[in-house]
Amino acid sequence: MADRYARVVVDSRLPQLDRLFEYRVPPGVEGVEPGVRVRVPLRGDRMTSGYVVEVADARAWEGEVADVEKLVSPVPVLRPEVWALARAVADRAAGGAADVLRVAIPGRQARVEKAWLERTGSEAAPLPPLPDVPERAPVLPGLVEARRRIALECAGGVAAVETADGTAWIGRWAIALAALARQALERGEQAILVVPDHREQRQLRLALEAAVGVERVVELDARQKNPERYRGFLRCLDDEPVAIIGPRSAVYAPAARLGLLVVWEDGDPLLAEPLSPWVHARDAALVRQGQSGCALVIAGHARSTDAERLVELGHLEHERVGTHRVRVLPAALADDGRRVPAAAFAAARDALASKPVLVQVGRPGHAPGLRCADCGSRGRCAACGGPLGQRSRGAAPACRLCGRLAAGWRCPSCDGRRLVPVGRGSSRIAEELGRAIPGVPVVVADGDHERLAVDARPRIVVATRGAEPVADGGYGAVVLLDGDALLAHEGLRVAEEAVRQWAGARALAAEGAPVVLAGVVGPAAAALTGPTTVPFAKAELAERRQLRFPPAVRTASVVGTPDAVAEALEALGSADHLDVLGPVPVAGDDARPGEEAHRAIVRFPYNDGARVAGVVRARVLAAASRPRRPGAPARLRIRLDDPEPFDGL
DNA sequence: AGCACGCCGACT
DNA sequence: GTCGGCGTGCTC
Repeated sequence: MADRYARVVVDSRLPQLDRLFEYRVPPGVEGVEPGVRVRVPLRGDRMTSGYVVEVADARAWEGEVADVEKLVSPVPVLRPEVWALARAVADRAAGGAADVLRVAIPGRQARVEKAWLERTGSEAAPLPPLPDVPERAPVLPGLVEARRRIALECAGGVAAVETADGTAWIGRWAIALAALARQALERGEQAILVVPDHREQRQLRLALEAAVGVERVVELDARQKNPERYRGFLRCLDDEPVAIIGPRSAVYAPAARLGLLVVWEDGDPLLAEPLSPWVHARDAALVRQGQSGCALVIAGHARSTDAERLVELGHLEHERVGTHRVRVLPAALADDGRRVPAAAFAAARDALASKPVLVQVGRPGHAPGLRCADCGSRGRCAACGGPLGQRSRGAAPACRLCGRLAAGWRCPSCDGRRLVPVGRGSSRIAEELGRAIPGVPVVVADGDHERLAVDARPRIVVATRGAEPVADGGYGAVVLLDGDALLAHEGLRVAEEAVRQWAGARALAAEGAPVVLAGVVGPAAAALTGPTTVPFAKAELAERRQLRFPPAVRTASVVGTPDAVAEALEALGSADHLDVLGPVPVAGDDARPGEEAHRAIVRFPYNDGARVAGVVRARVLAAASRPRRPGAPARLRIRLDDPEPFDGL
């Protein structure tokens, strides 16, 4: 029989290796098919792992061809559509496809794989039919069938769902999204629903289990250990009509008949991959929708400027579901510097007669800062200069940057020894509220004290932003503190992010409950008091358009040796629609005397994205094959759509 | 990355 | 005459 040849994408971060390599499939190696993992030699006898992308009967490579060393696993974990997606996403981000695949495909677990292979081999139990669900008002009927693409603003509110262990309360958004997922499953298609983190994933899982049945929900939780992740991943390969939920990497789940792709809370920074090439799940979803033609829902309690741009462009249609009547009351801060305005106290006291009350705060711990009791100068870490803080009342002061305890602290300016707290963290606010409203239990929910849900009994729940538990029946009042400090930060997305976080807390209020927004006025406050956040997003976007800031434009940050940066900028050429900020010297890990790094920011319109990505990628490639000292960073690093340079603006 | 190939200075 | 400097190029 004639030889077969496998084209393989190798698992390497090197830009020079970001293409397909051809290998002969030797007679002794069985099971080499598209999608499987293999080990192949690269440069002599050094072995690399990779995925087979295609198999052919004839060779296309003219040079020498090595043999596939062995089959790692017979499971075709890289589906053709996921390969196409990874390639397109990497190209758009000027990065490597292997870097995207590392996020898309979990590590192999031999035991899990064996169990899965045996299960599919033998019984392959058919899925039970979709459960009957109690009549609710239909949510956007026909959305999946019509392959609509929408930006969805979900009104807040909580609702009860029946679970195996009784009744659970979850956000109504989850119930709406689960109903949309069911549309896909009814057509025999899959739905992928991407959420920022496990808190939302839990709510969505409960809603989906009620809407489509436990057997048809597949979780790809990043918090799960690898065996669990791999088990969920393999279930996607079964090609059954299931709903797949997971964190940002779930956007790459191997669904062959994808009917619906949902991104929930697309403004959440957690949806941006923190690894090269730093792709945002929203962007990956847009690429995937373009390739598969599935229905697309970009949803949140608040409209992101990114989603609004797509609406104004006509790529997405605006939709809104649900109604949630709450009273948002802006309240001025008291002159005495207390964080809790009188109006908030009044609302909380009334509500606490029958329901829990949510207090959203900015920072965890007792005191975010400390100062010298004698001279008032700021307490700093003797070792690293970071700010000192206190995690709980009476706790030893510790550096918030490096974590070192500041035992035996002496004030460098006055030799004082006593530190007093500056500002109020969650536990200090909780204490003060507990004293002010005696007899009511107070609980804290923050990064250290995770709490997903609270029951309906009256209590005060002090939570940091994003860590708010869902209350059974909803909160009787919601108090949003520290908004003034939040908005005082300079940053491109500060107001947008504030509105998103407030809207998230507002959504947890019971129907008709008061929501007190303390110490904030202006457009961000108006966004929350109004019936919809869309006008706010529109106004933000208009302003960014005028300033040529993201997401009105795309950006490329170009960092490296001065010559490499200059060459990259020259290769990009000059045009009216391109504008280059810099290059400027940057301090950093790679700053060396006499050889500092430069950075430039290039702003370009979306329709020039493919060209810009291609040009800068070619420059990275050229720079990579030039010599540099061992251990030194690459001569040229590119990051597309990096929000960081604009954070301080 | 890592390693081989390739063309110019000081050495047994 | 040669040993070896590291600039350049390549990995099926």
